[in-house]
Amino acid sequence: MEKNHPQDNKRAEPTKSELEILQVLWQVGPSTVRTVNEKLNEQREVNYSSTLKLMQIMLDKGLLHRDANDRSHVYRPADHPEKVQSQVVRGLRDLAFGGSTSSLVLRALGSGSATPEELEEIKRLIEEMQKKP
Amino acid sequence: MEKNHPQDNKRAEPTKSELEILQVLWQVGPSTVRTVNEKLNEQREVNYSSTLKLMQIMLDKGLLHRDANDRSHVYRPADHPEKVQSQVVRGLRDLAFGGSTSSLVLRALGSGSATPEELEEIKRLIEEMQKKP
DNA sequence: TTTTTCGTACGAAATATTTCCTAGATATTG
DNA sequence: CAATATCTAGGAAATATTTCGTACGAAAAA
Repeated sequence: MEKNHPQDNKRAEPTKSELEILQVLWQVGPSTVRTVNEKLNEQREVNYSSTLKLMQIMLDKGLLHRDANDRSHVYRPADHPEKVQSQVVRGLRDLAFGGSTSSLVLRALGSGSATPEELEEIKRLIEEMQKKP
Repeated sequence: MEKNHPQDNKRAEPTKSELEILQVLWQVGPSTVRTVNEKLNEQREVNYSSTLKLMQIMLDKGLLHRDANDRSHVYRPADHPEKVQSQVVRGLRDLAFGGSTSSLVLRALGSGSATPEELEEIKRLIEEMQKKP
């Protein structure tokens, strides 16, 4: 079997922990391990070296890039949220919804928690898509 | 830490392989291990005893129920797709979309592959939800 | 300068998940 | 009946993922 190389364009899906870290970086922008770890610790207890290790692995997989700062390293996501989120949502669609986008969406909306504004926004997008097919 | 007991009401999220099996059972209805395994093998190669083991584990976790047939066992999902799908979609929402249902939905729709009919159906649901909040 | 602090690297343990081998029971076929 | 096929059960190997301990270097503080 072929191993993925760091610069491979087709990247494997991020694991759960990796997605956690990506979310932090998307939200707060390029950060050091320390910053990311502190954010994670607002949610649950994680050891600094666990976060470090994970981010090194992600660097190796090509999920993150990094720049040398003064003493430490600054990491940033290799891809935009759009790309990764599309990837994982497709994964879930195929895995749990028989490939049907609409049943996934219906289920997501059915799970409540979408505000009126969000519903309006989604409706607008749908109408957009219906205009130009 | 507490271990989950078979009859626990709060079940852990199914793993990827477990979701594959649930999908088969939802689609074709209660089935034997053999039937499920044959379905899986339409997609990828899986050994019979791997499928058996997995379904036994799922039984133990309470994800499946089973009835003794003639010689073999007939397995069925413990929960309806609605429940499990809602659970996993919430999981992904929190894990990769910062808890935002709308960005998940927008991303799902943006990934194309929703037919005009599906779009119409989704729009109808949204209008339903908007009528009675 | 000595000590403390903060950072990286990396091995390896701990855990979770997936896969398959083998034994034994029971039915089915020749 | 003997050989073959079909099941279940369970152990255990293989893999994937997550977590952490420890070494070591460089900057900052005492």
